[in-house]
Amino acid sequence: MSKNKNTEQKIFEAATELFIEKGVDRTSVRDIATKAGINLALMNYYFRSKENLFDAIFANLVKKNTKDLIKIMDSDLELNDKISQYVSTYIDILIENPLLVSFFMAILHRSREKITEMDVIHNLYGREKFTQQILDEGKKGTIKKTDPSHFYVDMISMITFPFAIKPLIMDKNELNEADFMEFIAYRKIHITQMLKDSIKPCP
Amino acid sequence: MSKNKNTEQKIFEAATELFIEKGVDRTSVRDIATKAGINLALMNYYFRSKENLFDAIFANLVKKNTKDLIKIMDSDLELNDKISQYVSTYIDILIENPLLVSFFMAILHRSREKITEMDVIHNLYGREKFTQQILDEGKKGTIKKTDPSHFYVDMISMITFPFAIKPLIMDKNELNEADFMEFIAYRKIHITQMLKDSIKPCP
DNA sequence: TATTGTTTTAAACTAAATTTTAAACATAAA
DNA sequence: TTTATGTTTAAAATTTAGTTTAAAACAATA
Repeated sequence: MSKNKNTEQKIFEAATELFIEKGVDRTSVRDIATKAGINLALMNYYFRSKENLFDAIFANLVKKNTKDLIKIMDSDLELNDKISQYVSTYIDILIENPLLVSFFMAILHRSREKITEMDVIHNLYGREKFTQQILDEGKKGTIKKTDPSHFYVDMISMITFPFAIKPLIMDKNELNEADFMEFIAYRKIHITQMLKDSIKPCP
Repeated sequence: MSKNKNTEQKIFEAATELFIEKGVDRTSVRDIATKAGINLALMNYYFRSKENLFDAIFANLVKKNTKDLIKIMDSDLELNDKISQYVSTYIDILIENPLLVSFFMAILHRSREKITEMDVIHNLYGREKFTQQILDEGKKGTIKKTDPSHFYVDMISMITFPFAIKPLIMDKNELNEADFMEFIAYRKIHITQMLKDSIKPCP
């Protein structure tokens, strides 16, 4: 019962890193066992199969990385502040783990079915309260009448997509790692500005 | 010499469809052979290996799907028209083949190295003439001073990303295939508007 | 018709991955 | 101490996938 949690955790963590770095299908159970420093069969003892292990890991990644964002979306913040905080926090999360978007996109292609089954959607996409806020303020006239679903898509597109095409951006603009981080840092201001401008009430 | 091109083509087309639909690593050579209605060994006869076949297919997909976009970017169109046409044409291409973005993202995760080696970048991302145009007009004051690399990223993010998360959008908003197409059609206008607004000269 | 080159087929080979089984080990409860 | 339970290891079985081989079928032409 002492080493139990330990080994399970070691497998979980090793697999998480490898899946994100190399992709699920290009990571073998042997890779995982080696990296975790455990015997091959232990993966099967703790998780029933590779696919099962992956499900657990994926669910955990979603939960872990959306927690703060959900809190912001569901908060009582004023709309403008909510947008600023959301953009900034989301980008910070992705700076911490730059492969996350790319990995997530790959999974979305690998197993579309799974994702709609899981509660991923409700974590990642279109929180009720935020949607209401946009509709309400549109009615009141404090912002332009705006379709929340498009606003949401605009927002996460501009935040996340650059991470997915990071190698292209770096290569094209001849950026090193530090330059790219600067590029991303600038986007915090840039995206926030653009989003706010897009809903400014008509003159 | 008669059936030659035929078989090669059949393999190429079957593999293209399967790769896009299921992903490269989840498509076996046997799948390809079955779908193409040919013998297993023929894949190796015509293309030397699976990876080789994939390289050919990927290069072809990039070339085929960026041709029209490059033409627009390198044209003498006035900036505003160029943006409209680019957005509209790009979205039309993706409507034709909605899995393309998702597939491309998966490849970008699967084999980052390959993509920077190939000339993909120069096709897909940041054409010289367009960049110059933004800089020039910024100087002249016909548009706000704008960083072309960010403008470019904004543009392709908002155009392509929704296709990558298509299952999420459909599920969350309870859209069927037709609804989604309507959603996308609206984005043509919406994105164009947003981009133009973002570079409008300051009042 | 004989020769040559190309295309196709079926079967075999190789390597590697996943999964299963059973035995060894350790710990703690009876 | 013995028994039971959970954990770990080692080895073997099974499955899957990519590639190769060798021979047959076919087509063209000399």
